[in-house]
Amino acid sequence: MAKKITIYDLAEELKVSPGTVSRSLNNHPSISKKTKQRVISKASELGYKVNKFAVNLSKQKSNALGVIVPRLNSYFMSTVLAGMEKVANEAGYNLIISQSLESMEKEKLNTKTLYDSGVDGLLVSLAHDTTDYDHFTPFSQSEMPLIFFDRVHNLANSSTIVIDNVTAGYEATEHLISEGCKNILHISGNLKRSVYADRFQGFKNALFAHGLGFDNTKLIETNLDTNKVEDVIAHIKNSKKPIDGVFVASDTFAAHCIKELQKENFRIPEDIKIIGFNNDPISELVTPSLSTIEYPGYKMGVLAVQSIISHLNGNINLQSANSISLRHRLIVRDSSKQK
Amino acid sequence: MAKKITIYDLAEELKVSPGTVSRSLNNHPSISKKTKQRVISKASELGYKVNKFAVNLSKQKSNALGVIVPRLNSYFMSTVLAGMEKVANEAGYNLIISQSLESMEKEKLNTKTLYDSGVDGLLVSLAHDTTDYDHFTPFSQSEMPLIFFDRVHNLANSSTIVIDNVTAGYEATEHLISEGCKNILHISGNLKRSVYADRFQGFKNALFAHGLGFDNTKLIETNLDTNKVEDVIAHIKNSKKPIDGVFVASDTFAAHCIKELQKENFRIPEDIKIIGFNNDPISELVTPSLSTIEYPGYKMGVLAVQSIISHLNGNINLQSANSISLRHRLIVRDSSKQK
DNA sequence: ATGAAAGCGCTAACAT
DNA sequence: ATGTTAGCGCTTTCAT
Repeated sequence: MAKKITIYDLAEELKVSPGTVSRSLNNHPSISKKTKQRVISKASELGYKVNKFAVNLSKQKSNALGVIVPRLNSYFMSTVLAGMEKVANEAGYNLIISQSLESMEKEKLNTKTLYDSGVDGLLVSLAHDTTDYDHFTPFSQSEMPLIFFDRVHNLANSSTIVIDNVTAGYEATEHLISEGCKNILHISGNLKRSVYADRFQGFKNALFAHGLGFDNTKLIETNLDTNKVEDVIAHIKNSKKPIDGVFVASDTFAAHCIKELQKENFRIPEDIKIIGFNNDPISELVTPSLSTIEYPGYKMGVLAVQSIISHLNGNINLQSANSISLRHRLIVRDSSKQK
Repeated sequence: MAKKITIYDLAEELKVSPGTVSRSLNNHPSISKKTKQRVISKASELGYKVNKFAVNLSKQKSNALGVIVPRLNSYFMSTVLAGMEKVANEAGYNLIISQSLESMEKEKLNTKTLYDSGVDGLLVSLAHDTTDYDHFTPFSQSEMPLIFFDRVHNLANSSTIVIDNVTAGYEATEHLISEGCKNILHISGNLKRSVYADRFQGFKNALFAHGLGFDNTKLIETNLDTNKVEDVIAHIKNSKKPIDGVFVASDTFAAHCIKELQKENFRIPEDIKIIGFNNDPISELVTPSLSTIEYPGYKMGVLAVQSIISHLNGNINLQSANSISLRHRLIVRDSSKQK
């Protein structure tokens, strides 16, 4: 391939200064239309290509946003990322995406890597086992925007974006109660994460509000891996007082529970009513179709990036609020309907 | 926040040259252990942080790989990306991920953006409607590694990584035939894409091999959006000779077909046997469970990045082959079993 | 083993 | 409207 063309080459060819070339290429107002045109056409003639490395070094800015998620391959997460990418792309930002694989150590490493590589901001959904948050201080200290989404944590100088999981959990539970359930089990993810803790809180609130009371037999905390389904089934089968409703913090896990319960000859919804969480595509494809809470992942991604970019642009407005809460929605399908 | 520490600051503090500092930090062999130690401890004492922008400019290398996919939010794609990220991360590479949203124009833009931003290599799965490939020439010309995966195209100086879709399509079809199907319909994605063209080819080959013959009523080409399911149902209902088998090029679409066919009182598999493609998680959750072809997405991602990185390291070996074909696997479940 | 200095390519403040 | 020039922070060749 031919030698790399720089603005100096263009400047020489055109008998102007490198500064003029730079300004022309960046459409600076103080350059005459004619000069700009000359520069631009010469640039394309010679196959000039900007060197982003130099631009970045000079501006100390990368136009890249870092993203850390627990895993890439979940429906919810990929939907969030799709929304993020769309907005970022339109605004001229690149997305550098990495996964913590639910490990705090990896999350720390990724945070450092992204910080070092000069991203302009960071978007994080926390790993299951993250318990300390010191690895984020470089961001807060250097006033680089930091946004937590979904699996959030309240940290100084950072924003969060979530749905109201307490209310959502409350509504899911109340729905089961309204369909006649008296002994409801909640399958939760790791309670260290506020998304799950909040749903659990909503669950308990609803039980108490309806005089049902809570005890530990009504909660199973798990990592929501499908190989844990059998534990749940065992719990249900061994329950002294028959369980007639299950509120699961994830649709995928709920769908597997339905399948396994059916194998054990439980009828859904007649014997046990089930509601999931997320409105994953599978929820409308399983039989019976799964009631759930809609969790607007795409929108969450969109808002997160809009928020971080408006922050980067120095706009202090709604988008750069300290905390954004999205609307969820109860979706009633067959798995929870009283016959 | 405190002023940024550079190697010059360290050099001054330690009364050595910036070069020595740089070499120490990079563990260059020609620096004494003692000096290295002094530099490193002073660096951490002062909170020194490398400036990747400067490193990149100096080395003309970013340690970043670009990825362009049609959409982020499909199970298959997110699985591929998970595999890619894992390997890239371990090798010290960042992944810059963007989506073409099935538009060639967007794909062109993204390709240019990633090229300009100085990625060290590019991994692409093509958009539905991509018909020309000139936008990739900057990569081939500048000997930057370019790898197509899944939705591939044979281009000079590029590699491809796929499964053998012809054989997979053949096996899926033959399976339906062996279960007694005589009039099989194939639902394909855009035939411009070789993944779909190849599956279709395998479909036809199997029909001919078993004396069933092919005509255009046995093919529906669609974008596989779920809102196209009704067209398929209509086609099946209006078919003169009853259709008794359907080979769908995507599990998600197949799952929706099952659901809708059941609504129309078709019994699956008694009346119509169905096989999908991908081994999406939904395939084992729907009722009846969906037969399918396993498509090793994670492994594909892993191999793609291993391949590109070994190329970047100058290793000419198996990993940097021109074309890698992964093993697929027929998975028989209830949706296609003869009763 | 270490130092000196020339890049890397672009931006932007300042000058004209 | 355009030119000049000093960075931006690090790498690396060439000396010593």
